[in-house]
Amino acid sequence: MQIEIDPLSPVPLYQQLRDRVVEGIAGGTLRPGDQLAPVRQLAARFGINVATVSKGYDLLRAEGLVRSNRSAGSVVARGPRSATAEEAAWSSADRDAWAGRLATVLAEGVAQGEQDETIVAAAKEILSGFAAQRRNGGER
Amino acid sequence: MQIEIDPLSPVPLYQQLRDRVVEGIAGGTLRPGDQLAPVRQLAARFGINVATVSKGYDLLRAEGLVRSNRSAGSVVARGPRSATAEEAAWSSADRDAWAGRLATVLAEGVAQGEQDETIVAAAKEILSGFAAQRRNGGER
Amino acid sequence: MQIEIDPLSPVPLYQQLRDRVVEGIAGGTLRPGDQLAPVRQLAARFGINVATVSKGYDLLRAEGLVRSNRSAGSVVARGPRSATAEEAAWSSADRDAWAGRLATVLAEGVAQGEQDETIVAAAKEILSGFAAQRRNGGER
Amino acid sequence: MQIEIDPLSPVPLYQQLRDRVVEGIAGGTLRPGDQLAPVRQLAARFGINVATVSKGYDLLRAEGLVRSNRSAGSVVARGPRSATAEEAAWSSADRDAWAGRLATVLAEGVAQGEQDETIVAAAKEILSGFAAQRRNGGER
DNA sequence: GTGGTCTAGACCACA
DNA sequence: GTGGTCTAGACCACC
Repeated sequence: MQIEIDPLSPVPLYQQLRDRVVEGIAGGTLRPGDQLAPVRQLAARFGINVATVSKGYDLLRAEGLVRSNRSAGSVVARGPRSATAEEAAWSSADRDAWAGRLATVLAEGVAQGEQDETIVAAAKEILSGFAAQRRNGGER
Repeated sequence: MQIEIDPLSPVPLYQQLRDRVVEGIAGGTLRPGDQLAPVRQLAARFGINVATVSKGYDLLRAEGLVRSNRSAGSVVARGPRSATAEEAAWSSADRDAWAGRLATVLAEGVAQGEQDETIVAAAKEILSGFAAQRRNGGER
Repeated sequence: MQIEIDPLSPVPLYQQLRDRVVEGIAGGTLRPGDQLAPVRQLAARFGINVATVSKGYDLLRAEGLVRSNRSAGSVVARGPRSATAEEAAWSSADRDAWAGRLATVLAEGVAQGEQDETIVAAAKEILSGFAAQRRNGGER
Repeated sequence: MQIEIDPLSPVPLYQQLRDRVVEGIAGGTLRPGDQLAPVRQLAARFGINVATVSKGYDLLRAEGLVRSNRSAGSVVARGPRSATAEEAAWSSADRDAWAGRLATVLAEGVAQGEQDETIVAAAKEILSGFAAQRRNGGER
């Protein structure tokens, strides 16, 4: 998968990395079982420090999206459909926090004068973009 | 309007302040032309520094949501429907950046296993919450 | 509070720090609202790196036991009795993981020939030790 | 006995193996005198390296739970009740270390808001689970 | 070769 | 002055 990070962004590098991986999982570029690039390799590619990449992976691990194995590298642990009833993917607190973040982003659109329908349409478009990617085997 | 900020949140105070004002505008608690509380008063109410409040207002000004006059203090410049006529609300770059933030939040939900329909429903619920507030005259 | 860490232990330093703080919270030495020592100060006291202390605080933050504030330091967020029904302190997955760790430790005692009653007694003693500390105002 | 190990767990494989054997002894699946599976066989079954299995057995030997004879392979040396008569089961240092680990786990429960009674109940339930297994001849 | 841990710095953001 | 971010290294544990 081809991901980019922006060293000039105010968003921390490890956070950007985490965001890109999350998007990759949502879009099916990264599927459960897929290997993530080794921390060193990723660090070299982006010209950033290993520890920074590692911290990004830490986040993903904490979210349950990735699992790491000292010898076999890191693999994607979860995907768009792997959440079942038995293994509650999200704690309710985490889901609430997510809903709060969503509300803040949506409020921004509303405040800027976007119509509700336009916003919903934008969200649907993004989601169907992810879905289309998944159907195409994760190709961009 | 009654807003709350959490000094222990990882989100910077000025950012929280900005977020709450944005939500106030989206929900109609704050309408175009309304005065924002003077920085000193707000700083006193929250027990935080004037500079922090000021920085939050700066953000809102940069986003075009608030306008400051020497004499009249800060007033809300834009509202849920004012974009259509008054002025070009967003630069396309700003809109794109917003869409990117939205995509990141949505991707998180997808990656955690939420169904697309569930996510759209959550978004609609949030938006209709704002709309209901506006109809009620911004009362919570 | 007086805590010690052992640089020769196989347990990572940041993990030891986290364990000691958890025990401090259980024993009431650290109560909700109490300030934790600044990372730099703790690092200097133990002769370890700031990043290491920081990682320990990261863990505690992830567990919801501590909250940090850039300017005002880190404070204890939760205590032996602050878990109420509304704010589900633990996700069920976290609780299950904890029960698993408990089972492993108990199995060890059983395998080494300790009687069940002896083990339960040991556990009760530890717990009442914590409770006694809390009653004594967290004094050791 | 049927044991499972998870290659993606943060817990080292040899440690998992050791934990499972300890639990097997506690639950009576493995009784004093029983043979442990040969390292090669176990390694093949799990698809892991012989050295890894060997390291797990080393731990058990160091804890006095397993004894290795040149000819007879590794046999379980101790069981839930063999401590009383046969030999001094634990050095007091080992027992203290174990109590420390137990205290850390219990502290975590307390800090997360579990009631002492709930914790004791959980421990009793785990212990009686082991006892029940032993009565059933170690069958799961 | 993989990730995990740790050091000794530095600079920045926040309040 | 607080924590957050990041670097450039090093060594270790695991497999």
